[in-house]
Amino acid sequence: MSETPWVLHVDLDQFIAAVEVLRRPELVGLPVIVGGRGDPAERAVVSTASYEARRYGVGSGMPLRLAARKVPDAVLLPVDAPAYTAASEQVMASLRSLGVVVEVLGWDEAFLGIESDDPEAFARRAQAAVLKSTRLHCSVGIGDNKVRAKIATDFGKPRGVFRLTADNWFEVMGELPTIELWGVGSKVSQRLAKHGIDTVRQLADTDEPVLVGEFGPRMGLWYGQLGRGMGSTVVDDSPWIARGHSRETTYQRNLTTPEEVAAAVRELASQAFDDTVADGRSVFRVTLKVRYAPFFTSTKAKKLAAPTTDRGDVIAAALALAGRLDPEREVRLLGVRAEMVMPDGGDPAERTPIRGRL
DNA sequence: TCTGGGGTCCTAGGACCC
DNA sequence: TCTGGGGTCCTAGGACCC
Repeated sequence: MSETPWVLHVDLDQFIAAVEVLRRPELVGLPVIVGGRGDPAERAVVSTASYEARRYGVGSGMPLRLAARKVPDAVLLPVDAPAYTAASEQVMASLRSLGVVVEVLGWDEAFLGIESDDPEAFARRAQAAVLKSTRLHCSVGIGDNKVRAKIATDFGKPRGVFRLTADNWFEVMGELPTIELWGVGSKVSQRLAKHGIDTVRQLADTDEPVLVGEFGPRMGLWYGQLGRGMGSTVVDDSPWIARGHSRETTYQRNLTTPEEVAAAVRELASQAFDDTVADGRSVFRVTLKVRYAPFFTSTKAKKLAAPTTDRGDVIAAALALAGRLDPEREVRLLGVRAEMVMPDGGDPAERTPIRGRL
């Protein structure tokens, strides 16, 4: 007599802010904002705000300068990535100790594959395990697949548990705007709206040819399934292997001359190369990303090289791309990405696409 | 108010070949 | 003089996520 399989999605509550408050107990109950170097005079954005700060309308991705203006007495803290990595590893270890498959999604998120006839009880056990091990609180979504588990978590926040399945999908999600779906952002929701598709239920009821015509054969079908809450049930704990590494920097002062840009490209390409070498891999493609200053314009360029482990090759490729940037515009952000040959020599494109796994 | 840094995957369209 | 249909590879760019 086997028990029912479930997907659980565990999401830490205000993770980064919570980690900071743990080591500074005097900050409990205060509006805490973590971002950049913690200096609102610099170009930076909010990584995480505590619930006290969110009440003022501060959220992730907001310019730090604006956040500081909205909450004048906020405690501003710099991002301390090593501390969050360490806390994250503790969280994941506590989840693995439950004896289930754990698929890590990021610092503060994981899917669990479980078999249970009382998933709510299991979710509470997971919360207790994380709290005991790390003193951090989390919310848990329960689903009959990954899509529903992931979306369910939002309804459980904070510190709660919520179940979303085929039985209550439309009741819970049907009248919500499509942008509430995981994988639908502002651009796609606007393109859907052009076809009169505003809600999740309308998306689910849309004929496939309409979606395929707008988004192509792969994404079109996928958005249709998303509207019905359909998705993969496979929780995969195999170790994550990066396809590439990138380094990018927003300059406090815009870069104006080709010489400045070239120097910046050299530096970033060198760092991305170091990250690749640290993985024991070779580079087969280099990408240069630029954000020009006057307007929010983003551009990327790519260049193929034979797979290489030579720093000079990678820098030369990046510089060649830099030679094609618009010389009339100021540069405020530059990024260089090195894509890597897989350890077995295979092409990264051959790997299972994440879309197919959702 | 003025938009980080690290990633992943998909699509359109041109070049080229048979 | 104008042109098919199918295939692959590559580049550029877009979109989304945490």
